[in-house]
Amino acid sequence: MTLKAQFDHTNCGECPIRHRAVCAHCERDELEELEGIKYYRSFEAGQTIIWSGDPMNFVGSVVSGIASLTQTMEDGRTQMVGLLLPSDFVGRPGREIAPYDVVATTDLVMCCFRKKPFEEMMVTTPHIAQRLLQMTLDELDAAREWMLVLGRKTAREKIASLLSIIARRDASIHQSGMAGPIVFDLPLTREAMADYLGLTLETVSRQISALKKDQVITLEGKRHVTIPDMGRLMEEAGDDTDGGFLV
Amino acid sequence: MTLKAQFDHTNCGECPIRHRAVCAHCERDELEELEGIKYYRSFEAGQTIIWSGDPMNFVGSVVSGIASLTQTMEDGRTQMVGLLLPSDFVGRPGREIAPYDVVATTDLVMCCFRKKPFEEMMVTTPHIAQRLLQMTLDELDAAREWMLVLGRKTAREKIASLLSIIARRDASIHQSGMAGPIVFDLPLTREAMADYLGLTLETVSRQISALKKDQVITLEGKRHVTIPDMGRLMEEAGDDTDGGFLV
DNA sequence: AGGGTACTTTGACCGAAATCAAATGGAAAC
DNA sequence: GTTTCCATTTGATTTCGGTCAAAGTACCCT
Repeated sequence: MTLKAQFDHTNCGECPIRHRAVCAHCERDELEELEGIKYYRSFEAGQTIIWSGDPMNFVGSVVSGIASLTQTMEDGRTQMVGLLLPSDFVGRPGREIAPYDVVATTDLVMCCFRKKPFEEMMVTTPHIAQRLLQMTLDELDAAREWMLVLGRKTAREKIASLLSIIARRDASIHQSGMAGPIVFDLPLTREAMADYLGLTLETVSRQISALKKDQVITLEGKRHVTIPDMGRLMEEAGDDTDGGFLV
Repeated sequence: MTLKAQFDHTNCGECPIRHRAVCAHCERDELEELEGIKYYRSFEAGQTIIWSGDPMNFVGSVVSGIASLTQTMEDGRTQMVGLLLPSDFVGRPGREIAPYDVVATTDLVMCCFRKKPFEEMMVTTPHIAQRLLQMTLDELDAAREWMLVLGRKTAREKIASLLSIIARRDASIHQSGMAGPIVFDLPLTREAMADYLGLTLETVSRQISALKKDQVITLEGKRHVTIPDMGRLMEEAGDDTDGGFLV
């Protein structure tokens, strides 16, 4: 996941690269240059943006909506390996071929740069590489945190971990602290949750029902979730209650 | 894992950062500067180099031996989240606290830089950041590949995947192609393999016995492995035979 | 050589999650 | 309004890997 790589977009537009270029160290020309080569693309829910093995000729970041990175085995088993939220970066400079599918989980808008000029920019503008390094290190931490979830947690803990990540992301946007109940809409189907957690969709459904029965969460409809006690949820996830979990 | 981030060390010493600084783009002063602040540390097998939560005041790379990155839950469940081989980088600029344990799996020598001067170098020497970005992106790919292993593969496939990674690393060092049998010593105990694969050590042992019985591998002693047919092993791992697997 | 220790193998049994199957619910389409 | 389609829930059964327990093996150390 990439959730730590988030920015305040309120005053600098929607692109994390540009944001940092404006606000931190860079001169105006660099901004202009990036401005000149950026463009927007929209995708519908379910649409595959990039197929594994295809050439990748752009990089970019999510403006709105959710995308997922997915790996698929020949026999159809699939594992989601990343969840891309607004401001998260997609693509990698110096790599021609996409190593996994990128799929729009919801309707999606991306801000893109053609790869070639972006790579040239990276050489001439050190801060872009440094910024990208920070973001990539955050993603690496998140991926490793998720390896613990996949490798060692029970189905119930996995569900609680996922809910806690989504809740936290929402909490950081909507509320200041994490006291009081947290309310959000699940942006994923049961199947997508299963693909993320390395479970079947039936197990996901059963564990959500169990958490509901045990009053760890409340559901209105299938997607609208209330977390009355975030600390309780994190206990269920097997995490330290004190916020050690990297989102 | 970090196996893709490997270098040819034959003519430039043992440190990947320095290697690139010398051979690719940089001036002599930069090399001198890095030379001046580097130092070596040795560790015995089993020794914990860095504890999760501790302050990290250095970065470095593995010179010889194997280290592992490990996460542990309060109840003792542990998951290895990375395997560090010679030339792999440890630590992250811009991060004070270690997010996981770093443990010497075998006797180990590391080449270290104090973090502060290294970070200063990163600002003044763009190529270091760019090099580090490439390495980190490779590690991220490897971590995501491993998420598929942890989330969706069977115990047998997991073992085959691990053997195939180790075999391939060794093959790349000892032989040019991957035709003919591959021979190597397992650098991990059954328990360490289990921690890497999200299994118990008993299951690891049983699956190794099964692969032996089915003649996918041959064992002499507990650790010395022969792979008569690498393609067969990769089929068992559930990977494309054509080398799609990121090491 | 003997004895200790740590690593590994093997067996018996159990349980959590997968699989197979059917029912329910909810929203869009007719 | 009701039909259709999908997402979801729930149930019955199976299976893979975990757990508990007991040997077996190799290496080290006097």
